[in-house]
Amino acid sequence: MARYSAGHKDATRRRMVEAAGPRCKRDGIDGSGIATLMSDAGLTNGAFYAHFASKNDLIATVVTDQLATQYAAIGALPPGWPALERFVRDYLSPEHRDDPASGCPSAALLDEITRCDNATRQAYTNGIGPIIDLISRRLNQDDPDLARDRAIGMFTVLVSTLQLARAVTDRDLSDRILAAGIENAIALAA
Amino acid sequence: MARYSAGHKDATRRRMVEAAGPRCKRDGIDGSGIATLMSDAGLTNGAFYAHFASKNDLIATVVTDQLATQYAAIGALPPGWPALERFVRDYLSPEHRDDPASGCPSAALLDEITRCDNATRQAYTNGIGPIIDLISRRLNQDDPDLARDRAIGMFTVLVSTLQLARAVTDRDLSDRILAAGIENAIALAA
DNA sequence: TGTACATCAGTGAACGCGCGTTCACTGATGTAC
DNA sequence: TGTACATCAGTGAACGCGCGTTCACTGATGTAC
Repeated sequence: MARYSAGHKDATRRRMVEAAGPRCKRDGIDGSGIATLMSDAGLTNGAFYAHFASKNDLIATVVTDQLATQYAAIGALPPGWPALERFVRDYLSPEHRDDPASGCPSAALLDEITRCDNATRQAYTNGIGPIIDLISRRLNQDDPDLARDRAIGMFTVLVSTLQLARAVTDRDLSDRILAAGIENAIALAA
Repeated sequence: MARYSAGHKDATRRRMVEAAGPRCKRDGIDGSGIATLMSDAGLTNGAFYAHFASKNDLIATVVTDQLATQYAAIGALPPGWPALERFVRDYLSPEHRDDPASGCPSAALLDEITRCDNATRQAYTNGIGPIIDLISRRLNQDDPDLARDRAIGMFTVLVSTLQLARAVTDRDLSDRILAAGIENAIALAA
């Protein structure tokens, strides 16, 4: 037994991943440097490579972790449509729009992920499928293919509506975009 | 009169903007350096600041230009629903997915724009409104507010479906996402 | 029990590199006289 | 008409800086004997 307890290194690694999620969602992947990410986890830059092979390696892990967290949150919703509708309204709330750091990883990072290496895109692929399935199963559709299409539709409306609401400088316009997104997500679910 | 003809500098500036659009859409804004952007325009890095006050200044101009181009393309569609449906199918085609450089600026850059300075976000705001209006007017809706909501819905489905199709590593899944996006965009238009 | 050693997560300085930006200079032209 | 000068878009080297990554070292601990 060394100086550190059995789970110490694992705990540090998890701390790095959990600190990196919000930072990347706030500042972007390119905008989040190793020194900052380590400082967020209460460490210095030199310790990074004891935990991850590269920045890309961390990013892939962060994407996996972020999507797993979102999967768990959606999975924990009470059954039935009202809970899903509430989820839609929370997702497209001004609070979520104004706080990307603790929000949806897809809304914050999807087109940056598009330009990431294969491991990160694979992590995204592996994480997003179950989320789509989860939404799909909540829609009262007899046809499972249609349910899946509609689940993808709801998800894409949510993600891009939030991106759009974040991009525009006009607060009133942004609010109207959020309201439209709620109507559209509900329309697709019906 | 100096060495250069009257429109020479304007032409160079336009060349910079038109070369920067595809580069940024391919490599991201952060991923496109001044030296590369100038080389794309057939110039060297030193000439940059004779044309723009900063990289941010160029980016804001590029966003304006890209959205104006998209506005013109949608505006040039023949009237009626069939042309809009064709637009949706082209937008969510494998060709568009596989060629971000010459594609939709929102799909390529929307969440990076979210983290840009105010001038760029203002440029985006100014450019996207007329595009939404254009789509809105093409929808056969009596209620203009509903038409606008649905136009936003179509736009967000298009953008995020393309982002999602680009992010996943599984080609078959990507194709299914595109197909679902077409169904969803049409469903929202109806 | 006391001491020398092995372990290893974490430190902090340094590496080469590309970034956005600056600036002294070039060179082809039109203008002045 | 010929020559010296002003103009100015563009060149290319250099600036300080932060990036991802490397590495010799630290220091607190458990182990060996």
